Amino acid sequence: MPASKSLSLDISDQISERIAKGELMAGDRLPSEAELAQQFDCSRGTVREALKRLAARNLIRTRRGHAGGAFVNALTFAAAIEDHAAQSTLLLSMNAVDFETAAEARFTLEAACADLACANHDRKDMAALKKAVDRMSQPCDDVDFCAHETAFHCAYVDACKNPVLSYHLAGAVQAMAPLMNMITFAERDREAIIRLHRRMAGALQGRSPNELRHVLRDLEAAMTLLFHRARDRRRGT
Amino acid sequence: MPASKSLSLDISDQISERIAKGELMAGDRLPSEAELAQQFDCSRGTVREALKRLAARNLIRTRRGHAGGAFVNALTFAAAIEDHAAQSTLLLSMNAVDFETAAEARFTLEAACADLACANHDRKDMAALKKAVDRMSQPCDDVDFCAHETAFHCAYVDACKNPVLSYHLAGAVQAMAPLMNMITFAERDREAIIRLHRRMAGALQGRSPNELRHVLRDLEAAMTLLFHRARDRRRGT
DNA sequence: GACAATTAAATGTCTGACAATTGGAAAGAT
DNA sequence: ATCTTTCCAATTGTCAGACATTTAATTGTC
Repeated sequence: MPASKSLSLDISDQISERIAKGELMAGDRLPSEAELAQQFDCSRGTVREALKRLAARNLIRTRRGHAGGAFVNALTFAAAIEDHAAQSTLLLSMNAVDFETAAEARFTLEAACADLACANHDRKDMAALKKAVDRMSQPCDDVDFCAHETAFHCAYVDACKNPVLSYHLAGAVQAMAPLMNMITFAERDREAIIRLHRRMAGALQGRSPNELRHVLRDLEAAMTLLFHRARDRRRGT
Repeated sequence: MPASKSLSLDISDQISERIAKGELMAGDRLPSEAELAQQFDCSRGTVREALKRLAARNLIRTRRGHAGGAFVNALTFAAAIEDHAAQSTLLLSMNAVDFETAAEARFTLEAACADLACANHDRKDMAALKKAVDRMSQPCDDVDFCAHETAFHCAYVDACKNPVLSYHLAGAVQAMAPLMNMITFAERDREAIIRLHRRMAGALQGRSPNELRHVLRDLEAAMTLLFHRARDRRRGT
């Protein structure tokens, strides 16, 4: 066994391994910090640092008080999607990924959902799509416009009825938001974008995956064009 | 501003926000723990818990010694892929996702890569694919066989030459490993799987995305069949 | 100039204490 | 007997001060 880099890291690794292996199930309560300190023969502070690391990864939550302690978290899809989206956003921003690359990834992955979405969507999905596109049509600032756009695409992905797919695509879709927020949408730009989204909804309603893929390509082209225009204008001034 | 749940959480949130906003760039050094404790008017222990949280998310690394301290991490694609794969694996295991759902997500996403991979692959990619399939052909245990299979598919995705795509797919591909590890591959099973992978490589070489998608469908069917057989055998005994 | 010893700065850890929170138990009122 | 209130114990959250360990710069020596 190689010497551990630090004690607290060692402890968090041991506990997270036990969670991953299923020895500690969701809802289980870990021993109290004092007990863990005894078990690992270290101070409470060291145990706490280990627990904070696990809490940062959403593996545990802590509750104070009499029947409190550290409890293994359930790791729901909803929470995982949120984390994944945030992490993807950070990754793109810190690596200065250009719009084309991110858009290519996003629309390529969305196109992959065409068949499943057409096959599996139900009334609720169509209602969610309609709601999102309606909001895009209302007067709002660019950030909200992009947020509604993102909601539309998330609803589209969810229509596949595959939570794992939704999880993976959430990162690709939502991480585009900061890049899209650099675009200033003129009135006629919005109209064009909204028209494309209505076409998307129509293709889904008509269960026509080929049309859906076609619209997605057009949408990628339109977005890229708008982005370039915004960038050039910014450079020009 | 609503009252914060805990001081250390507040601190880690503030710092991570500054990193996300770009105020703190990769490589920047944070103030020492003692200085941070002064700034936030709290004890060193509280600051340390906040820093551990950030370290758990790979946002910072710490170095001891004279010119040590906490430094903002670069968040490379390689590191992000590793984290994403681990997180996806955990998500699938903790939610007892069934094989079909995970496989549907994975193969749907892989099919999306067909066009780009065919268009952009180069000699290195083909060499990586050949290497992986050769390893699958060597005698090895089932776990290694699956690992080589995973490596093959990662190389296939990388052939798209889009790092964002590679990042997103890494989770989908690698998270399947534990499920695939439940399969026991008989000799003739391996031969069939290897044949399908050689066909994949061939389709890529011939830059035929349609053939590629076809093989992927066959591969999903084959894997699912093997998984069901393994499961039924386990139930029978 | 090269090498060794010293030193300073920083994280990692320990100890002990107190504050804040929470659930349950005991006590009291009705 | 039941409800309410009070108190208590367990547990996390935080603080303060100390020492150990690591690392790089500095100084001293040859």
